[in-house]
Amino acid sequence: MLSKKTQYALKALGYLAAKYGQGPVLISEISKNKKIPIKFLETILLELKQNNVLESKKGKGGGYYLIESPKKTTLAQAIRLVGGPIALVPCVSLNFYEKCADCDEATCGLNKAMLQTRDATLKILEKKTLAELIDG
Amino acid sequence: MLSKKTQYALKALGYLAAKYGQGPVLISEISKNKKIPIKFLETILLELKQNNVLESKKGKGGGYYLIESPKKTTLAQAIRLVGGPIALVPCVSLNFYEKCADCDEATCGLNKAMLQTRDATLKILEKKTLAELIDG
DNA sequence: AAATAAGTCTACTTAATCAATAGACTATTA
DNA sequence: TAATAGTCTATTGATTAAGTAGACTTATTT
Repeated sequence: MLSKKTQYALKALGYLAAKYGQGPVLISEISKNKKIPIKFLETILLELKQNNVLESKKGKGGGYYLIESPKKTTLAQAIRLVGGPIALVPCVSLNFYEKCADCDEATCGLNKAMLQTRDATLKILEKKTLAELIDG
Repeated sequence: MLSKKTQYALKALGYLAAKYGQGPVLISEISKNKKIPIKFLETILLELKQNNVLESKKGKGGGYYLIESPKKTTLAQAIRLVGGPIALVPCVSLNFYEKCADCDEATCGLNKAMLQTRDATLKILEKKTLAELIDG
């Protein structure tokens, strides 16, 4: 299961994708429409900005907006940006890899099974983009 | 990512699968070989027993063992038994479903994408059994 | 140009859940 | 009855989620 933080990030990105090219969007607007605790959302959006996915404008008329077209960011990228591993276990994670304490990966049955599911998941998440998060 | 508890459960079940039919296996043996904190492992095995996957024997010569052939339990079943949802978000979970606060599932883009990944994952995890967790 | 309103940004605090540990208790076998 | 091994309860520590307070920045209005 994705963390709440990652789930909120995807929802917010979907909302911003729908408003792409229409100028800055208020945090409060996203929070209200997507039912995300506003202070939690602030930190998430800030992190996405620091990862060069979003840009922000301060002061009156400000807000957050996508830097690039929603089609240019895949769901796999978005999930990883906010710190969410996609694999079910660390020993098959591409971006958050950790070796198991107990096993030799060449012979580990669990490793093999989890590798397959990771590949199946990635195949989907690397094709879909933020544009697909737009409701309709 | 699966919780530590779920990961440990799968490793322990794999170990017991390899020893199926050979009588009770000590908690301490599993703990040592699979590098699982023994007290944490105790609670996990107990839970698996209460879910009718394992049986135990107390006293000297005691331990835990699989009730049925490893081939009869799928990885999907095993993961769910110890409380691990397989889906990435609650609104597409079969066994731990929760409705989103903000969206209409019929039109939600995120829901659609996550449904597809869940199906791809389940397709694999429902075919593989504990027997596939045996190293070799 | 000063005041004010409308925004984001930063730091800190609290609450909840997950992971790990400790120790007493019960059942079984030799 | 002594030793072994699972069972149960309680506590601690770590991480994640959420909430609070206030500083800082920009645009508008007068």
